[in-house]
Amino acid sequence: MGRGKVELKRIENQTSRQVTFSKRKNGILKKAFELSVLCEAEVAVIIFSPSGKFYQFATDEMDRIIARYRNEVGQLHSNHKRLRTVKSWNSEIEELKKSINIMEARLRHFSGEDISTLGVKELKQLERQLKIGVDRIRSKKRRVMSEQINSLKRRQKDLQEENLRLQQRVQLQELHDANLSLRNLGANRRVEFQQRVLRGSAQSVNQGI
Amino acid sequence: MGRGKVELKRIENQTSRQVTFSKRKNGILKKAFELSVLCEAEVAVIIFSPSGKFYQFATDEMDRIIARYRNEVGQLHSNHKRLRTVKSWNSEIEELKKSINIMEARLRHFSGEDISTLGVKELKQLERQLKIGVDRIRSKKRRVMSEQINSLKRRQKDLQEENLRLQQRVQLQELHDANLSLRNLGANRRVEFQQRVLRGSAQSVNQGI
DNA sequence: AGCTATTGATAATG
DNA sequence: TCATTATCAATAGCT
Repeated sequence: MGRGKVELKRIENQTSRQVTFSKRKNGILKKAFELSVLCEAEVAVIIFSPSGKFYQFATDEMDRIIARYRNEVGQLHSNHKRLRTVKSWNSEIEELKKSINIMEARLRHFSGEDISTLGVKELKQLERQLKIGVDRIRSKKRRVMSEQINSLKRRQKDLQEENLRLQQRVQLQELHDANLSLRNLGANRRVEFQQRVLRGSAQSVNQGI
Repeated sequence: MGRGKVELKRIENQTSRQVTFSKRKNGILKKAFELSVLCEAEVAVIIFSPSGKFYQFATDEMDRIIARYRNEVGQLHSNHKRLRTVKSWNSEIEELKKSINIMEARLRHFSGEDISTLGVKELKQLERQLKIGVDRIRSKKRRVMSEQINSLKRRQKDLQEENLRLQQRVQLQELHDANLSLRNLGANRRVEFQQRVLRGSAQSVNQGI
C-alpha cells in the first residue's frame, strides 16, 4: 500500500526508515485497538524503536496479559524456572530449619533441658557423652591452667632474678655513691678548710657537716 | 477496507466476529513482522481470542522483550519484587547457615571437641554448663530409674501377694482334696470293712492305711 | 507534517 | 475453513 511496493528488508535510508516506523507503528497500534474492540480480544503490543523509544498498547493491564501469556506459554521458561528455584529454595530452607531443630533439641539435651521424653537408655548415653565432653574440657582446662601456672612461675622466677640483680646493682650504686659523697665531702672540707684558713677562721667547718 | 465500512464496536454476529478476528489477527501479526524487518524494531504482540486461544509474535525471545518492557515501565513491578524476595531468601538462608555453624561449634564444644581455641574462662563456663547438664540428666535418670524400681517393687509385691493367695488356695484345695480322699477312703474302708465283716475277717483294715 | 497515488487488508460472499 | 472480489484503509513517496 503506497506508491510502489516495498521489499521486505531493512530500509537503508535512515530518514525513510524512521518515517516508516512511525507510520506503521501507529498502524499496528490502531489495528490492535480495533481488533480488541471489534472482536473482544485481549491484545498487547510492545514496540521498541531502533533508537530505543518505547511504545505499547494493551487492552488490559499489561502485567495481567503478560501473566496470562506466561501461564499460556506453559510453565516452561523463566516462570517455571523461577518456581523451581523457589521450590528448591524453600526445600533448602526447610532442610536447614530441620537441622536447626535437631541441633537445638540436642543442645537442650546437653543442657539437661527437655529430657522428660527420654528413656533411661538415652539418658545414659547422653550422660556418657557429656561425661566425655566434661573430661576433655577439664583435661584441656587443666593443661591450659598448668601452662599458665608454669608461665607465671617462669615469669616470677625471671622477675626474682632480675630483682636480685637490681638489688645488687642498687647496693653497688649506693656504695659507690657513698664513696663519692665521702670523697666529695672530704674535698669540700678541704676547700672550706683552706678558705677558712685563708680568712683566718676555721670554726664553721664542724657546723657545716 | 472491505465491502463497506465497519463501525468501531463489538461485532454482534458471532461467526462474523470469529472470522474478522482471524483475519485481523493475521494482519496484525504480519504487520508486526514487517515493522520489525523494515525498521529493525523490537516488537512483541500477544493476542488472546475471545474463546481463549493464544497467538503471539515476537522479534526476539518474548521474555527478553517483556523484561525490557518491565525495565522501561519502571522497576515498580513484580520483577523487582521477585528480586527482593530472592535477596531475602538468600539472606534467610545465610542466617540459617550462620545459626547452624554457631550451633555446630557449640555442640562440638559440648563434646569436648575443637576446644583448642578456647581460653580458661570459656572452658570453665563450658564445664559449668556441662556439669549442670550432667547433674540434671543424672537426677532425671535417677528419678526414672527409681520409678522403675518402685514400679518393679510394687509389681513384685503384688506378685508376692498373689502368690500367697494362690498358695493359700492351693493349701485349701489340697486340704479339701485330702478330706475328700479321706472321706472316700473312709467310705472304702467302711465298704471293705463291711465286706470283710461280711466275710468274717477285719484285719486288713489297718494295713490298708 | 500533509497529500495522494498506489498497494495491502479485509468484509461480504460463495 | 478457503477463495474471490469489491471496497476501504494504510502508507510510500513526494512536497
